[in-house]
Amino acid sequence: MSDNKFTFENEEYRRTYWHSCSHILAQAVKRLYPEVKLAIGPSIDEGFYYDLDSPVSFTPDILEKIEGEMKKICKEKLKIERFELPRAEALELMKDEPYKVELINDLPEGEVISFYKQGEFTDLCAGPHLDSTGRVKGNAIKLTSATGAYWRGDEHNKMLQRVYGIAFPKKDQLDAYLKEKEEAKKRDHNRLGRELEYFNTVDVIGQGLPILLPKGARVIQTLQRWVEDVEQQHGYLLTKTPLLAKRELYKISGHWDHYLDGMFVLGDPDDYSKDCFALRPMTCPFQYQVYLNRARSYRDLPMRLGETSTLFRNEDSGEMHGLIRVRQFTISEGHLVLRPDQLEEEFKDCLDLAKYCLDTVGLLDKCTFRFSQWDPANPNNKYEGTAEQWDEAQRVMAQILDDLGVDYTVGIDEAAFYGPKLDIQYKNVYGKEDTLVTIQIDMLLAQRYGMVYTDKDGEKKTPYIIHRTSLGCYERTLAYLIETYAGALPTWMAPEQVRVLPITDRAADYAWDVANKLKKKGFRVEVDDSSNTLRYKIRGAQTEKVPYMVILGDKDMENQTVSVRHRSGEDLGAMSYEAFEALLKDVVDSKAKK
RNA sequence: GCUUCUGUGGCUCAAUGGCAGAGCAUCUCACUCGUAAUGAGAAGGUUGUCAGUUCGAUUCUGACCAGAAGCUCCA
Repeated sequence: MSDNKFTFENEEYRRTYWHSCSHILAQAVKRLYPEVKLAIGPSIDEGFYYDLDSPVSFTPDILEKIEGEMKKICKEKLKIERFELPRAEALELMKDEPYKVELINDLPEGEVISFYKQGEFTDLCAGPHLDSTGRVKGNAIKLTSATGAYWRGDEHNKMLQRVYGIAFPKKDQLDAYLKEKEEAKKRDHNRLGRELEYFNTVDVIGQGLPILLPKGARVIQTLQRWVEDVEQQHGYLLTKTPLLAKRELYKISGHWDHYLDGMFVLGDPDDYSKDCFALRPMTCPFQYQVYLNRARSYRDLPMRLGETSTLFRNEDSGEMHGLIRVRQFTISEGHLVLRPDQLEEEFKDCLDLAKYCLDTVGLLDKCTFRFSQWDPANPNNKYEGTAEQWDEAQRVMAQILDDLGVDYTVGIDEAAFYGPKLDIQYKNVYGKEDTLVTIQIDMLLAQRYGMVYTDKDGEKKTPYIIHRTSLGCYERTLAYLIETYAGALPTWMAPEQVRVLPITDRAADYAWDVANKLKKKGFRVEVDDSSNTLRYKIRGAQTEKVPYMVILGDKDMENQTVSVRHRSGEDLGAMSYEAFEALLKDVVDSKAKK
């Protein structure tokens, strides 16, 4: 959402406006359904919500009714007044609102307990707020959805109903916002990717197990080959390790204790009289076996191992989302085994590599960086290692990030169980953020695996490990590429780069000649020799986002030329076959966004 | 896993407690064409699955499966 779409340029004002909207929402609900209990109602980045404990479920009809009541409240121009109460009186005032009582009881001793009152409605709230409900433009409010949300964000608590809304000072701004949201949905990879036949899902295969159709598979293959080559240039050694292992391996790694629920287990995990296997949810312990193949010297380090690695994670059923969150995926995985003195330089190269990959595919501009740390307050069952080890790992990582000038936010309790991470984050068309690429420092696991090297001084020492990816999971990356380019992928990675369109049957043989010559050069080419009109053929190629169309008629045959058109609508005119092939090669080699 | 919603041909959508319909796509024939929908015809369905209610269920009920948004989770 660009800033100029908001008239309230000032974020604080915008937040206040939306916060007051959430109170108006609660007031409207209370008027219509007095039995509803109130939880919390803040502003968010785009709009506001209120969490409600309600016996009725908020269907679209009911949301409309509530919107109507909100309009009335705005028209009533109710004065919004703040007041404070001592704890006992505050509890008395809110005695019919159990969630508010809980909030008050959790406020520390001596904290000011403030309320905001508008007309007959009073809410426990720290504020701030507008001075009157009349400040809010009633017909520029839209309640966008009603969903579930756990009380206090804890899945062990009751699930409340959350009503989301958005509001603007002017009706046309609301309309523009809603229209923009509609447009964004048209780029949704989960819709576009199916429409364009990149992937599909099938009931009998199961949730989170997408089928990559020929086009999607081709894009991913192109990316994988390229990433493997780039990694080779960065000194990575390619490995191919098994997709499953006995439970004993995961016991060493700690995954059996930390991650059993997330694994697909083959066999009875509790029956030790028989082998029990599990599909791998990560590559680490497998790739470590490469290091452990023989005794290592300090001269072997850094050892950079890369693998195009397929992983399996038994995500909860509600977590799957298109290609972004799946149960089986393939990642550009890698582990670096290092001496401590090599940490900074190698970390820097990992970051450079990731940035290079993301920039080349065109995603870097919209990425943000998150320094994911452990939570010292979290009980020890989530994280391995001591506080000293964590402090050290995070200190080193912070130092490196600062030295590299990385602009990052800090994510507490976002670390891996074995170490802090630099996560490179990306937002989908709905604004939901996921990790695209991660680089992690691990000072713990090498010891668990007995990984050592003999140093110059003859001493056996424990190396550091960096876990990293250069382009993330290919499925997720493909999803973001589809959304970013609205399906029109850059030519070098497009599944179909050229479509040859003969206008008449007389040109069909010539068309196949041209197509076959291009195919032999490694370009991805299709021929549309259907009996449709040229206009129709072009429309087909454009809706399928094919970068180049080669149009062949009698004239082209006679002159041995090809008439070329780009999907953008640009007409490149007639040229020799050789000229077109050279043009295509240039575009693909340069990996230009065109 | 939780809340709410959804499931009718490959896709987009109608309809109904009593014979399931259209457009696009597909196939056949005709057309051989220069920039966003050429004409005619054909084929395509156990209405997600399994139970229940009913004389009769695609429609009502339940369970399951799958899809969507959000929550929670995400080594």
